[in-house]
Amino acid sequence: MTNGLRERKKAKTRAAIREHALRLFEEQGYAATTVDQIADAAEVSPSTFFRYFPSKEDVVLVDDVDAVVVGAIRAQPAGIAPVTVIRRAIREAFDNLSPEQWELERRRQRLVLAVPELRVRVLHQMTEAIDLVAEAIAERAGLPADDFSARVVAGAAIGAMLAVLPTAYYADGVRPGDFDRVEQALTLLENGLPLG
Amino acid sequence: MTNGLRERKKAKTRAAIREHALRLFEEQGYAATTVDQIADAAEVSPSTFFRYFPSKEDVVLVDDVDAVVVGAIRAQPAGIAPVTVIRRAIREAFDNLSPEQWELERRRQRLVLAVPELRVRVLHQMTEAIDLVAEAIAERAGLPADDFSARVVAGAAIGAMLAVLPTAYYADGVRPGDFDRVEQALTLLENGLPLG
DNA sequence: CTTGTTTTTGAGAGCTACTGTCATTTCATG
DNA sequence: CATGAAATGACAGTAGCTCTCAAAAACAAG
Repeated sequence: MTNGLRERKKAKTRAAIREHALRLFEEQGYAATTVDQIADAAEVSPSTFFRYFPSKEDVVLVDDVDAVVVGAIRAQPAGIAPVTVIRRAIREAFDNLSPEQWELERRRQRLVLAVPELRVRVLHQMTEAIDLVAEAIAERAGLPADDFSARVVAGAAIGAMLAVLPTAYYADGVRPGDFDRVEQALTLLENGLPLG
Repeated sequence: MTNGLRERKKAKTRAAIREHALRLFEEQGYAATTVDQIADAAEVSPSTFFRYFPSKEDVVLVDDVDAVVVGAIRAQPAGIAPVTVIRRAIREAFDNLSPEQWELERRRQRLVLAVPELRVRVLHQMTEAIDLVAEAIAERAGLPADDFSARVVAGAAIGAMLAVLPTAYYADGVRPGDFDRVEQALTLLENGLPLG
């Protein structure tokens, strides 16, 4: 059976490790927290930690939004400019997050932006996102999955978001997860880049 | 004095470490090569290795092009669309590389694209590049250094390049360092993204 | 050249992320 | 309850990286 005691226990252990890890990272900082400490707090052995997460970094890098965004892209009506598709899809994806998911997202984002090692990994996720988004865009337009211009559009959109992300988070009143500036950036792209 | 025996010897040691490291990486693979092996080959102690390069990764990640590109951006004549400025600046920067620099670049690129850890670090360099390019663009246009639209333009341009880079390198006859596709991508951005 | 100062180096100890093995425990099923 | 499968923990080992301290090399000045 898929839902025996085993599965539930595994999910619980996984959640416990992640929760204690996040807490310790927030309390002591990322680098200052060792895997042994996390394992202790979660009451598992260090070996078990690595059985659940391939690396210390991966505890923070979950990423369940990408798939949602891609789904939303595919669900957009036909006949809309690709950048608009991306903007709407992102908006929808984030509007559909539950409050708990929001909270988790905020904690993750804060850590990820603060810790260089994590930032670097997130960037990698972004390039994977480029691939996914490019394919979705191309498919919508009836083009081959590796279409050149689709890649350019996806890359430009994600690059633009990436460029304004830090300002979105660091800005005074803006709470993480407030994607106004991201939308502004994409709107700018939609309307054509400024000329000079 | 800036040019005593000391300086020259340091430069030589640095070059030796880098050269042996690249060679070993190419021969045995990146992960399979230990810092101790590199140190042995370069005839220095492991401690000395880390005195010259903060990490094993940094031996490959030199990056002297960014500054050149930014300089070229600043040197572009006035009254040109920002994306065009970026495209021309990149073209000029790479046209001015010496054959030896080209050779080194090609070896680096090959490694960097093949090894995930290195890829990830290169992406980080790209975000730093976004900052630099955004500032240069803003300054050219007489805008504040942290201007929002300048960031969007820089992000979109670099994102677009990033998206087509792998295809540029993996494509059949294309030798690394042949930046035709990068130029194509930027041209696409210049002319406005496809709409339907 | 000699002496004194600064810089560079090497040796070694130590921490931590991560991997692999193997015996033990925990759950599922007939 | 017995048997098979999965999860766990204890342990040992590798490698990247940091730190300290003393020896060696390069420089400046008399």
